[in-house]
Amino acid sequence: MAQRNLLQFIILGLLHQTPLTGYELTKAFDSDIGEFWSAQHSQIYPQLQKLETAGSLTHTEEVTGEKLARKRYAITDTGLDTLNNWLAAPTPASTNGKDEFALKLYFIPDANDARLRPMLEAQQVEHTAKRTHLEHQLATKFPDGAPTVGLGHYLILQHAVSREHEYCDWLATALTHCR
Amino acid sequence: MAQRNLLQFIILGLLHQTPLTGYELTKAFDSDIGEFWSAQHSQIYPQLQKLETAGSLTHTEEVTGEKLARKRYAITDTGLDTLNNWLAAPTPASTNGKDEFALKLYFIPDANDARLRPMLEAQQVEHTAKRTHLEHQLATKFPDGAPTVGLGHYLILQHAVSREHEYCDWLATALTHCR
DNA sequence: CTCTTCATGTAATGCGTTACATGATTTA
DNA sequence: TAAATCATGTAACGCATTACATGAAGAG
Repeated sequence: MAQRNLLQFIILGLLHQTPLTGYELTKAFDSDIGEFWSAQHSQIYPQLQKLETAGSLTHTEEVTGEKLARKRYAITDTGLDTLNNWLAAPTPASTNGKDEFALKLYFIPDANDARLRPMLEAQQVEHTAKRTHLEHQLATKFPDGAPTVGLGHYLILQHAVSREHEYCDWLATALTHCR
Repeated sequence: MAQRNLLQFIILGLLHQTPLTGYELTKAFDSDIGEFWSAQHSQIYPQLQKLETAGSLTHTEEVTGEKLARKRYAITDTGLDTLNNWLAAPTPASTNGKDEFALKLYFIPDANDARLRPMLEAQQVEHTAKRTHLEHQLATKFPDGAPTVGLGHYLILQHAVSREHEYCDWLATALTHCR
């Protein structure tokens, strides 16, 4: 299978909600969807140009103050087709799940190795912090539980929470196996 | 932070257990650690050469039959140092967690969208199958529960199982929110 | 007036996948 | 004798990160 270039679909998906500038798109990867994808501006700006060349986007110039111009991109009908085709296509099982810490554990074969416990405890601190942070986000963004519009946002956050929950539980189990 | 090249450490870790050929290393990524990392032979063979040039590995030639020669690689003291330094270093929080399906859900904002249910059900089939497969692996490879030697192998499998468990639960929750 | 944020690009480099390429050995 | 597996490499290409580069606008 060829490389997928999923970034283009994410950009189209975000622009389908509302037109955005490259700068705003970049920020989007630091908030909501940052839990399940990341991208830098150096990747986003060229991709925007490619999508516009392909006819999936158009942009309008906005001037702030005296000189500063920014480009606000909007999705076209062609772009919407591309987006919908991706959404309708079967999702291949992710080949990913790369986890550096899990690997490290694998390479310390002896349960009595003195390095194990401090490693696990350090991870526990990090993942517990991340988990509480995500739980707080979920509670403040969705105080009334699952919404009808914006369900995906809710589900993605809930998924992130329970992913961290699982990781913490796993670390706790692992700790019971080493001295 | 520079690129990490984790593959080198995985190779060193595997060779620390026992000397292996490039072919055998490649297969290792399809079994145990395949749950948390993947690599093709086109990446492994060059990396073996680099590691040998760096003095982390040595190889001996073995001849099978008449002509077929294979290279069996073993870790050196230098290589062992590299491995231990990696194991001792703090593990940076994974920036990953790329999940195409979670993204798709995010981009279907309406909980009543007719596409939601079949998408979720398709994923449920896949992840349930994967989960039962992993549970079976865990049960057959470790019928007596957690071992003292080879704990990492046990933990990595258990982690994979509970990861799939979480994913299935999440999908089930998501299904309760759409008609 | 300085620092932070807004705003947009390009260049260099590395990681990872797919495809290309070859040949030996074993098994059915 | 044909197919599957063993066995080792290189080449092309795309994705992603880091660094380089520039400048305007707002806040303190």
